[in-house]
Amino acid sequence: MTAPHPPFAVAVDLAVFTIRDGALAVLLVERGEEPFRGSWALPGGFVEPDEDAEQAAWRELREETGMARFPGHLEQLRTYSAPDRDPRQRVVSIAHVALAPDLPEPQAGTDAADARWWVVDDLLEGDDGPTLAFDHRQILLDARERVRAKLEYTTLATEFVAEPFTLPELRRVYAAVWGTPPDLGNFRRKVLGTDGFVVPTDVRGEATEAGGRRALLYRRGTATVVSPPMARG
Amino acid sequence: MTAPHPPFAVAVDLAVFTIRDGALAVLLVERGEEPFRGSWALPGGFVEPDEDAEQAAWRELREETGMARFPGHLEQLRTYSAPDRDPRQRVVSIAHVALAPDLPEPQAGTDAADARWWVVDDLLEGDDGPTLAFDHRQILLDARERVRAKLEYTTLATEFVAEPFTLPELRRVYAAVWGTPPDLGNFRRKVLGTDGFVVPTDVRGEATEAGGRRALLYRRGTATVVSPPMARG
DNA sequence: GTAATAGTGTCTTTGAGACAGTATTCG
DNA sequence: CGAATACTGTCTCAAAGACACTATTAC
Repeated sequence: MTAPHPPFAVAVDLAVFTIRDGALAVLLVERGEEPFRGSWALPGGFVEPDEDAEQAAWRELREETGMARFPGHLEQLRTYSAPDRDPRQRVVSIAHVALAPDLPEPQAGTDAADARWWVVDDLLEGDDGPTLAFDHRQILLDARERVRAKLEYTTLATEFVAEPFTLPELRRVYAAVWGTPPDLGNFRRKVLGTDGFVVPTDVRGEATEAGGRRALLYRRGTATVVSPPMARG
Repeated sequence: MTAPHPPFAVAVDLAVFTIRDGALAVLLVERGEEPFRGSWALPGGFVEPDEDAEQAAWRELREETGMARFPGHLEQLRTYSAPDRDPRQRVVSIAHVALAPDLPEPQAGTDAADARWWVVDDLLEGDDGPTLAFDHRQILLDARERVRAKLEYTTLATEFVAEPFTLPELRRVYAAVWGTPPDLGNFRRKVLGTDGFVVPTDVRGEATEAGGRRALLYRRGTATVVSPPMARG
């Protein structure tokens, strides 16, 4: 505690998830500067002197998504601190996870050459996706696992849909995140049987082009935990 | 990313838990320096230039417990970054949780006036305990909740006992952490029914002074998750 | 009508909750 | 032997898994 301590830079990085076309997608920016110029990376930036990490993350989130009021959920993931994770200097990054309903196409920020949504499985499973900058592949892996796990025992899935929403929409969130849809009947039993998970309206949704029964619309309830958890396929 | 970024100090803090006399206990040090001289605090220190946070935490752990080979478990908890959490300068702390079987009385380190184990509930529930330095009360609250939660769905309880151990010993871990013992029969059914939670030896433990049947000894298994989770009372 | 989607009901199985009963070891 | 502790068995109930069935809408 007494020794001189070397200067560190402290950054936040963000894994911002949404559901697009039935798949879990994440926001990446193409770096316009060295190092890793031209590579894709998680959005992020340095923490300012008068803000904490969460404030910095919210600020970056608004800047990167171009939304004055980001409509979703944000939480800290973990901190990455390998000495060589940034070739310029010592940077520790406090990574965060954010969830949002389908957002408009992002605008490239000041430091970014481009910004777009990527299907997470394309980045992490196949060899199709680009190599991510820094240790962002690892952060993304950890972030995806956090989201998968939290869908089991929290009501966080509702943060992926805009209100009001239907139960089939909500079920498609689980299908996208887990890779396989939960059983229809059991899913409804669990969601409707968990007090405060969703609250029904008396309105039905729009008809789809293919026809079929119109689903009832719901809003988010006040519950945050699901106990016992919903089982992952 | 381009702007100059102010210097931060990066520290690690540790909530080191053990079970002593049937209660969850945590290691605190009495600060020998300003700020908070004379207050009790979680052990910790600054991250060195060539190590990551986990290495720094292991190093501090060995220094603070005086053990060359710390026998327990260590994991990152979360990072605390309020701008005013340290009155001297901007310090972000990457907090960690460590679990260990009953350890010898600690030695006060170089920066500490004293070091000892405290019963966690005395610190957090009553008004008896001392006020902790910095935001360490909040860190301790978060750390306890992490441990409580992880006993439900992992085999982490075995890190609180030295091998070989008996099932009644292991059950007392749950009793201490949760405040109430799980039902005897159901606890055994769950532990023995979870493949790889514990592996039996063919040896029985010592007799207690009061007499009674001698319990079979077990070792840790390779399993890490308990599914479905063990329910908290 | 058919196709498509939303929603309900029910049988089976798993496993937790509660708690009574048996076994072993001490004095 | 009685007290204390370790261990086993069993009945009940809650809830997940699987899957068949009914309802509503577009064409």
